[in-house]
Amino acid sequence: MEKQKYYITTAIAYTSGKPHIGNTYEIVLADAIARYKRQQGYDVFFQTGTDEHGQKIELKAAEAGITPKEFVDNVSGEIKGIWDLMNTSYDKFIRTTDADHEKQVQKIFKKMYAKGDIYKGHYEGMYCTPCESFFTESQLVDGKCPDCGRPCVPAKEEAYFFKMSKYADRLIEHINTHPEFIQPESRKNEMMNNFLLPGLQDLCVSRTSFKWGIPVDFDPGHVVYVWLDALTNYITGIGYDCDGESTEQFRKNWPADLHLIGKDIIRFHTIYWPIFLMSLDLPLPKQVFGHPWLLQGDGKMSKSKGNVLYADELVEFFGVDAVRYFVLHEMPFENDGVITWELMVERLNSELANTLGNLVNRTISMSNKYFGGVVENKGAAEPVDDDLKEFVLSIPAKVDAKMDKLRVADAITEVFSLFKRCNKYIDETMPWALAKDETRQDRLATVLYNLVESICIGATLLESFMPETTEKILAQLHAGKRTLEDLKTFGLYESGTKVTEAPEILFARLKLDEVMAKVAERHPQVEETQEQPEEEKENVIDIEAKPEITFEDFEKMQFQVGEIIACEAVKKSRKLLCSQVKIGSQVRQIVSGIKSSYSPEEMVGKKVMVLTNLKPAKLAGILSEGMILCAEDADGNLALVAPEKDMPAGAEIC
RNA sequence: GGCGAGAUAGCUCAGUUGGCUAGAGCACACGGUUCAUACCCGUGGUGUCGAGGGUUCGAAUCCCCCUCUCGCUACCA
Repeated sequence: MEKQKYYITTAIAYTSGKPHIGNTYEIVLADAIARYKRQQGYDVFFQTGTDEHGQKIELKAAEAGITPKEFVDNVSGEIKGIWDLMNTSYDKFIRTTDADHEKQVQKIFKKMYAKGDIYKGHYEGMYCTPCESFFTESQLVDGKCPDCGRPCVPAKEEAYFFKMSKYADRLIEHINTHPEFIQPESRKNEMMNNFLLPGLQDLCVSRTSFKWGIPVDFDPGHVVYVWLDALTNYITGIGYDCDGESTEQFRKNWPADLHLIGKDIIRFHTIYWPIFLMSLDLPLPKQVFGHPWLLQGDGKMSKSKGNVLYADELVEFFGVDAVRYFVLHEMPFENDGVITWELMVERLNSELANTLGNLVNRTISMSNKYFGGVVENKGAAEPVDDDLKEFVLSIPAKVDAKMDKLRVADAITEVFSLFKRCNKYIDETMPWALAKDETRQDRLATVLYNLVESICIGATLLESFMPETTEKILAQLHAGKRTLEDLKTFGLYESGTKVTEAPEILFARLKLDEVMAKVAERHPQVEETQEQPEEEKENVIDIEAKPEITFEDFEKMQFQVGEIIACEAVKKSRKLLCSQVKIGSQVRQIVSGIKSSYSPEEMVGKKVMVLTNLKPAKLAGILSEGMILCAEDADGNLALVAPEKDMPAGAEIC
């Protein structure tokens, strides 16, 4: 019988730095699904890898004083190391710097160009020559440059674009007729309402502003922009060739059964990627699942907050399988999950150590104590046994149903309900009481046999999620490996087998205060930074450089100190504040997008830097006569720029 | 501003097409037990099911309105 294929991918990780536990979650989730599919008998191909091009990497490498290639070699290696540490069973680790990938991307680009789907054009919209900036129609103010107020002319800078609109109708049709295509389903509406139905913009697929990318071979100076490069990994990795020389592996595996990605890149995978595939006349992936994020404490993990958790450190504290268990179990299907040290310890103790570890341990020690380790089914059954068996045998189907819907966390919960049932069975049968009664030895043996058998079934189901633990349990019981098919039968454990004499503790209980003390020792800044987010010395930001300007350009701008005398939130907007700013003897109204960082109350009384000769514009229907200047970090946090000494409102800044 | 999702026990959440005293896990308390990693088993909730109104014999579940939260998106001079 030929096995059915199953092709699963993760997003490829961007090699700009070490991935934190939130990034690591995705590969573990994919691994659990891949392992489960294998256990079900599918011929699984599981691909992951790294996305290694782009300006950010070019800059980081320059900073580090090494070549981009050296930089990505290091980071890609580090990422692969973490994937391996997490015991993930990927079949292929693709890198976008792999020669065959690069070559194929060039061919794909050329083919799309030849087909007319990619065309050479210019940035859409308007160009302001003095400002050397591009704007879309919607950004213009009264048809003029929003920065300097002068007329704009049609775009000039050349770039390659992909004709997204050409395939939009087909994609809408596909999404409507394949409700399972975008998961969770709520994401489908977002894509439809925000992008597809309003009309798709053509996508710029080349760049000239940096070099670290795959060159467009027929037009040097252009490199293929990230999404066409990155997304195609799913087909180049299994041997796609757009000239019809695709490998057997490709023909077998494509289309992918599941693209597992983060919810932040759903748009690229459910709009641009399908359209690229249509352009290549390839079938679309069967499903794209945008998983939620794993958050640390009260917010998204970020280096500047100093609350980043890394997989390798967690593994040091808790072990690989505990970390796998945690990320898989704590992540709901649609909402973001939360990870903290406290939660990790709590779960480890109550689920892994108490429910599971202790169950295995007590079962083995009773077998040793009462029968020298020999587990025998003496057939002394009682009604309560049927209840246990029925329950245990019902679990595989329940796990199956959950996994089918990618409800991995729920599947694990089902497995643990089996272990809990076993603990209850021990209380129901009270083996220690049977042991005291000479006439009940067969009954005692049967009870222990039922327990060992149940644990074997549970351990088998655990394999996708915690493969090492499964192995350890079966080894301690001297039991053989089973298939999911085997789990339909109760009693496959060979009667008369001797279990291990000295059961190893599967998961040691941890004391929260001790763990926290150790954590505090290693991360002394964690508690302090939560109180007052201080500037990190090494925290720098690189932004895209603007073209050089002349002193003449600079002189055109007039900056002055402004004092905020009143401020209120703009009702119709989520981000805008409307301030009355005293500049010299006049008071101006200025609207700014700083609500996320400042409340109206705290704005009042501040002296800030204002660009005063900016052409007034209407924002959310309110007139704004100038611009209050702010510094912005990578997370979008804003800080007003103010004179270092007290200066009168209206003082010129030059 | 547009579109969408949500508001249920101290915490995290389940509640299918409206139907018997609204559930689970964690935490907490008490009881039982001792094979085991001070573990396991059992018992325990007067919860305004966000507020208000409506449909119905009956609504957490359907309709209207309000408040708040979240996601995507636009704006963010």
